[in-house]
Amino acid sequence: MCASPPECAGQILETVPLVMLAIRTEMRSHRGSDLSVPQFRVLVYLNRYKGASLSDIAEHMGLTLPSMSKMIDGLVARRLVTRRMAPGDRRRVTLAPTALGKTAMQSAYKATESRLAERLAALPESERRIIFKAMQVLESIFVSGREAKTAIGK
Amino acid sequence: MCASPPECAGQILETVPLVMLAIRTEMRSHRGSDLSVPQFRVLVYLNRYKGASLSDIAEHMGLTLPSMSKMIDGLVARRLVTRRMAPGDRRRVTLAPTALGKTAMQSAYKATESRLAERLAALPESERRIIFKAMQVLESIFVSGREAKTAIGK
DNA sequence: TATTGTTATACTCTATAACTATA
DNA sequence: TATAGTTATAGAGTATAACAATA
Repeated sequence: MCASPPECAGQILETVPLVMLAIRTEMRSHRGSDLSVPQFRVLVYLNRYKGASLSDIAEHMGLTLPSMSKMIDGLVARRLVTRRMAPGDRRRVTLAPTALGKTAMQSAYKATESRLAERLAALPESERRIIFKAMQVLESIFVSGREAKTAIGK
Repeated sequence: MCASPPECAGQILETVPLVMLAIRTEMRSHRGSDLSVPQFRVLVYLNRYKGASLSDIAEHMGLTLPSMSKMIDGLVARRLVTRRMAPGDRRRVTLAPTALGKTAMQSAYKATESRLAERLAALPESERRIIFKAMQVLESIFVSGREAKTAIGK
């Protein structure tokens, strides 16, 4: 009953795609604000970090600039995000969620959270605490980009 | 410091996509057996459940039959999977990994596992145990399809 | 008629390469 | 010359709708 790094990695490799599938399914099946997980994550980020540039969000998401640019195209076309020239540096772009984007994000968040919560409610509190703690630890070692810098700055 | 179902769900929603990104990046950057995460999961499943049909694997992956059919097309084209008519029911299809498919899967698994293990090695054993346990619990509540039936059969 | 799978079509996600505009 | 972003192109992942073959 040990948990060596490789054993732990193997268990993560088995479980995380399963949970990810559930998240994707819930998020996409939510009629009214049908967002993909990447779209949702972009909106959350832009809501948290005002005035983010394309490079900022691309780094956060772990995507290339062209991929990110195209994703933003879609969000702009759906009126969920605005894209403006940055004051002071005309190469840069300033991204922000619209009011519609914020409500879509919140709606998707609540719906997905509550679906996941239903499953978690079947567990004893002790096991939920283990999951909660595990997620915090995982976040700390898998985080990248702006959050990491922000955390250092705290 | 409680962990209500919604709080726990929120933390999962924040962390799991991050870990998934790391897994995808490691898996895809592994030259020699460049597999996507879905492709990898299909190979693992077919290796575990001999003689699986398209419906079996589609249910396991949480995908529609057309999506699965197309994914298998790609794996067959790359000589990683064989697709034969099932004996006894000519509508069904019997899928199996080729020798090449098995080595690609094992190679991708080892490479990804060891990259994740590197990150996990930075943690104290106690935290790895929490992660390990959390993954087991999550797997139990997010599992679906054939594994669930198998587990019941145990 | 119900089940298993494929084909047609379309949209999102993602990448690399080549390009434009600004600094 | 270096940086920020876009356009062009391509392939994988996913879905729905329509279809074919078998049971």
